[in-house]
Amino acid sequence: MATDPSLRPRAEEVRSRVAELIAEIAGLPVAELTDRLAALGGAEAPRAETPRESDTGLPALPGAVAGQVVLRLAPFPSGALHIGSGRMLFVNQAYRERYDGKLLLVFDDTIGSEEKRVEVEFFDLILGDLELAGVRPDQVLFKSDRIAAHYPWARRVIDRGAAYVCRCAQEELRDKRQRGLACPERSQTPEEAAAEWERMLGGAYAPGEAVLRLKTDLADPDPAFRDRVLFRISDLDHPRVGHRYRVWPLLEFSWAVDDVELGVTHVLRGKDLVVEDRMERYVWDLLGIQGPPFLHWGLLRVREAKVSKSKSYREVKDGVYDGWSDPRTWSLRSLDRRGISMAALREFTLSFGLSLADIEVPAETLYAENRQRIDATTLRRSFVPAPVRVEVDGYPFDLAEVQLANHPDRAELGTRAVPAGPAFYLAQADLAHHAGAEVRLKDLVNVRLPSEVPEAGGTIRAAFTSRPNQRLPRLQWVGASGAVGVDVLHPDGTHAVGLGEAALRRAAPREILQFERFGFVRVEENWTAATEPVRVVFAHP
RNA sequence: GCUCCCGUAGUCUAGUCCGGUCAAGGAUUCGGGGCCUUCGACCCCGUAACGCGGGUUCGAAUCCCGCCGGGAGCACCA
Repeated sequence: MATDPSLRPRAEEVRSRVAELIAEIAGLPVAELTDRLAALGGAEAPRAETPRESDTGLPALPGAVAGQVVLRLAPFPSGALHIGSGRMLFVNQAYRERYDGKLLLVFDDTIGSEEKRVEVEFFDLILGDLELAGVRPDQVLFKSDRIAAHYPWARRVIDRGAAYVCRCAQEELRDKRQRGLACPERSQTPEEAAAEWERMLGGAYAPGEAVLRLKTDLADPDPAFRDRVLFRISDLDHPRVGHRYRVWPLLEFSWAVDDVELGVTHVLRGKDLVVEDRMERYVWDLLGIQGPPFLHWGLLRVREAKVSKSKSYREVKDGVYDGWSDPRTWSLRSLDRRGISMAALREFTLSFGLSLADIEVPAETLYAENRQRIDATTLRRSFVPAPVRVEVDGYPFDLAEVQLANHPDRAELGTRAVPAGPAFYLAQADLAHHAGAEVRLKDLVNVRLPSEVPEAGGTIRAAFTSRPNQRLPRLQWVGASGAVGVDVLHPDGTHAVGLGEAALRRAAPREILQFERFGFVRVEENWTAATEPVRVVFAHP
């Protein structure tokens, strides 16, 4: 009916006829269907298997030509990239790959403010984050190197009669803007404005005394858009360029300039920056420039991660957090520390597409993605939190040591020798839960537990019952011989201590392991083999 | 308050531009079952959604209007 209008008036008839046919077809055997389909010249219907590859979810970039796309990342250097701000990395990187484009890293280090200061240590920190995420920019630029290039643009706007030097006090400016009133300076001729601008550049004004403002419609429904400030004066010491400049562009104008000067073809950024689109476009329209299109995405929050950049900043500075890789920051590097791969994080992030909706996702979705990637290659080890020593009466002599598989499904990962009974450590919680019952020590033997269970650190006696595997509750154990202390750092910053099997002494720093019935962990990078406790970070169940 | 944006299962998302192939696909979670000596993996099965109300149309998740709900922004910060 979509293609043949003559059928439309007979829609009911068509509908019932289609229903009949469907009923008929549904009753036919598959072989018959295949034959008939072939007779009609139809292709064999392949089972639609949606590829798991991510980028397919992203829309095409408007007007993008492979090999000619230029994108840019513009982080403000005020802290490590976290799970939310990492989105810009992966989205830009995905498009760059898709179009074989260029990616510029442009540090947005204009002078900032007293509250929002540029700090030099963050340049390297962010560079490190990019490296970790597998994003290698084609070029690294600093806004602070490009300030002088912005001045001619100011003149172009001024010469169009579209900007003026305003000397209102900040409060006054804000108040007038709110009420849609003009400042006296707004009527400056281009010549007067240019002269004032030169005075401003020449140092005639102190910080706060004068700004360059764009002329927009003072009746604009969005008060924030009315005569926005383009340049202001600041005496703050910049960590890279010191006091070389006093007149600094504000973000929107600086991008109106640089998106054009750097040849950026598509601007991909978070939707917190949508008003900036409007400003950039306004400037471009004014100068008759066709600027790049903008694409945005909404806020991404991970439910478990209460990411406050300023809080992280404070806690890291004050030493409350263990640096920027503290799991509580949910920074990229903290996820890496936990054993969550950047590939998983990328997949996770890109799965949200470019939706403008603000979303909150449970971390479990990320964990599932990561688990899929690491499960097959991760060695299994035994760990017991809050252990109680269990002496087993009647334990078989020949089972002082057993060979256990490193992975239940993958023999190629080998086995390891594990010291076993007659003395073990078991988790206090497990024992309490099964007090008085017969249980199976996983992969080993069956024992009967006493009905009284002490606190962690205590000792009890249990009785050997039999060897064959039975349908009994399975408990994780660590042989007392060779047991090694283990310290697990959890994502909330707390530590769990317990004992692990002897093989953990030979663990490699950064190795990812699965503590059976406990979860995936990663050995700390700075843990030295053979020191105790073995220090690991919890990834996820 | 003003400006902009967004409403598809518990969660996230595809589909919306350009109405029919959508009795709505995928992921994750949850429930049931199977299997392996993990609470992990894998396999099978299942629950579950177009915010509400009108309109246009033979036909609406898709177009129009209204409402309701949610979010973000509103700096001489970025």
